[in-house]
Amino acid sequence: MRDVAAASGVSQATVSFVLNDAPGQTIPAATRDRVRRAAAELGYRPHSIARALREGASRIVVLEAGGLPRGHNLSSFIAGLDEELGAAGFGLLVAYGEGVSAQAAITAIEPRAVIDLPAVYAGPDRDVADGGWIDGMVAHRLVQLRHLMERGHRAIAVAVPADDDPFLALMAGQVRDAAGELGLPSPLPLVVDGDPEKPAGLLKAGVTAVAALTDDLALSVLAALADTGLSAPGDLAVIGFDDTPHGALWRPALTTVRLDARAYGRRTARTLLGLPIGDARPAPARVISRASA
Amino acid sequence: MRDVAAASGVSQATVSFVLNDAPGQTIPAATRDRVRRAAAELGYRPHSIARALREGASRIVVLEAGGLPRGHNLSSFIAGLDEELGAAGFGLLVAYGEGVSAQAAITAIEPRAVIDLPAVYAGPDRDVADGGWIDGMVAHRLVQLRHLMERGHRAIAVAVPADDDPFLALMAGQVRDAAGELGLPSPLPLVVDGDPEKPAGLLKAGVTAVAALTDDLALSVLAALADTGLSAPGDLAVIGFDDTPHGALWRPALTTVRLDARAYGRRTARTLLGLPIGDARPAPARVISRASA
DNA sequence: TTGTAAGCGTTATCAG
DNA sequence: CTGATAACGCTTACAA
Repeated sequence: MRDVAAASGVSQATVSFVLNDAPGQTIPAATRDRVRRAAAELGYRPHSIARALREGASRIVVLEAGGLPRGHNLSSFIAGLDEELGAAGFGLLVAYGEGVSAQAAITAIEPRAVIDLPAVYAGPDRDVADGGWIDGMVAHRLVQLRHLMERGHRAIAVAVPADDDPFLALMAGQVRDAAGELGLPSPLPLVVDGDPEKPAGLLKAGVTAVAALTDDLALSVLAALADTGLSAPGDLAVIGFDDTPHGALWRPALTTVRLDARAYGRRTARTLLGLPIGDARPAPARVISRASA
Repeated sequence: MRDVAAASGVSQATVSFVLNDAPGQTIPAATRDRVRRAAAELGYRPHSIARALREGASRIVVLEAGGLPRGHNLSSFIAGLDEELGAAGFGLLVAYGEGVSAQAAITAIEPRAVIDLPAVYAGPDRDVADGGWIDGMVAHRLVQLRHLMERGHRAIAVAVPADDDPFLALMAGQVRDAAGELGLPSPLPLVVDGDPEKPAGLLKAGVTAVAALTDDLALSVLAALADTGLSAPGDLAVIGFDDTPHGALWRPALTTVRLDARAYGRRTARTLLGLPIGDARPAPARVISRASA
C-alpha cells in the first residue's frame, strides 16, 4: 500500500479511501484513476490479516453445518451463500464439525459472522438467519406428500431417526403440518433404528407409503424392505428429501425432493450483509421422480 | 496482554516470553508463575489475528480435499491431522472445494501450510506431505484383492471412473501393482459410465469379481448389476474401498476396505510441524466384510 | 533478568 | 480535497 501511495504520488490514506470507495470522501476522478492504475500495476492485494486486525473481524463468515444432512439441499444453500458473499468480497468457510482443531481454527479467524444452521432451527428468531428457508419448509413437504397422494396414497408414514436430533424433530413437525394442510390423517412415525421388521409392521397397519425426513432415512427404509423380501414401490412407496448423490445409485433409485436452497442461501447472505433481499426468489421444490415412489 | 503484564508487574515482553516458552530466555520460576496465574485469572486469550499479522501467517493449516472420495478413509485422515495439529495449538481447516468465496477465505487466512492432497498425489515429492499414506496404498490394495482371492476369484476387473481424475488414475496404478505382486493377471478396467451393460459384458470375458477404486464406483457397479437382473456376489463379487456410510445401506451391503488413515494424518501433521514422526504407526487395512463380496 | 520500542498492513480521525 | 498520525495486539531485537 505504501508503494501504491508512492507510485501514485498520494498518501496511504488516500489510497485506502480510493480502493474502498470510502463514503464521505470527495476525491477527483483523476486521482482515483491514478491510484487504481498504480494498484493494478503493482499487483496490490489488500492484506486481509492486517485488515482483520484493524477491523476487529475478518471478512469471513462461517457456516456451521455440523449435524445437517449433506445432500443437494445443503450444497445448494452453500452455493447461494457463496455467490453473494463472494460478490461482496467476503469469504465463506463451511465447518462440518471436523474436530477440535477445526473449532480452534474458526475462533482464530474471528469471523464476521457465523451461521449456525442447526442452532437456528432450534431457536425462535430463525428467519433472520436462514433467508426464510425454514418458513418455506412446510411448502416443500407439501410437494413431497403431494407426490405420494397423486399416486393414490393416503395412509402415509413419516420416517424419523431413532435419536432425537432437534433439527430433524423440527422437520418432522413440518411434515405433520403439511399433512394437515392436505387433509391427510396425521402420519404415523416410522422410527428408523435398524430393525428390518418395522416397515413390514407398518404394512399391517395399512400404510402404503413413507415420506422420509431425509434421503438417508429413506435409504434405510429401502434397505429394511429389501431385507424382509419386500420392495418399493410395490409393497411400500418411499420418497426421500434432499437428493443426495447416493440416492440415485440405489435400486430402486430413490425418488426424492430437491429444493432451490440456493435462493435461500443468497437471501441469508444478503440479510447478513445488510443488503436488501433483492431478486433472490426461491423456485418451488421439485420432485426428482425415480423408481421408489 | 497489557493487563496481564500490569497485573503481574512485568512488561508485555516478559508476558510474551513466558506464555510462549520463548527459548533462550531465562526467567525465574517465580515470575513465570505470577505471569501464568495472572493470565489465567484474567482469562487472557492470545489474539490470533494480531499474532498472524506479526508472524506473517496464521497458525492454521488448510487441507484441500476437493476431488477426494469422502468416506471413512478421508475422515480418518482428518481425525489424525486434527489430533496432532490441535495438540500443537494449530487449527485445521478442510476445504471441500465449495466455491470462490471458500477460496477467498482460504487465501485471506494466510495459512501456515496447505496440504493439497490431490496435488500431492500427482506430484513426485509425495511422502513429504501425506505421511506415507500413498506409499502404503499398494499394501492396502493387496488387502482388497486378497479378500477376493480368498473367495476363489482370480479373474478380477477394476472399476474406474469414466473421467480421468489424476488421483483415481494413481489409484488404478496401485491396484495393478498389487495384482502383479499377487501373481494375478493384469486386471481389466471396468469403466463406470452409467452403461448398465458393462458388467454383464465383463462376465462374458470370464471375470468373476470387481475391485472398485472407491465405494461410489462399487455402488455404481452394483446398480448396473441390479439393472440387468444380475446380483452380487452370485454373478459378480464387488468390493469397494473407502467405507462410505451409504455403502452399508445398499443391498447387498457393500464389502469394502477401511484404512487406518488416522495414523497417516498424524504423521502428516508431525512432519509438517517439524516434529519427529513418533509413535503414529498405521494399522493394516481392514476388510469390512458385508454381503457384496 | 527484564523492559523499551519498532514494526507487521490496514483503517479512521483530524488537521491542513 | 489530501496527508500525518494513531491505533489494532502481538513478537522480538536490543538495551539496560
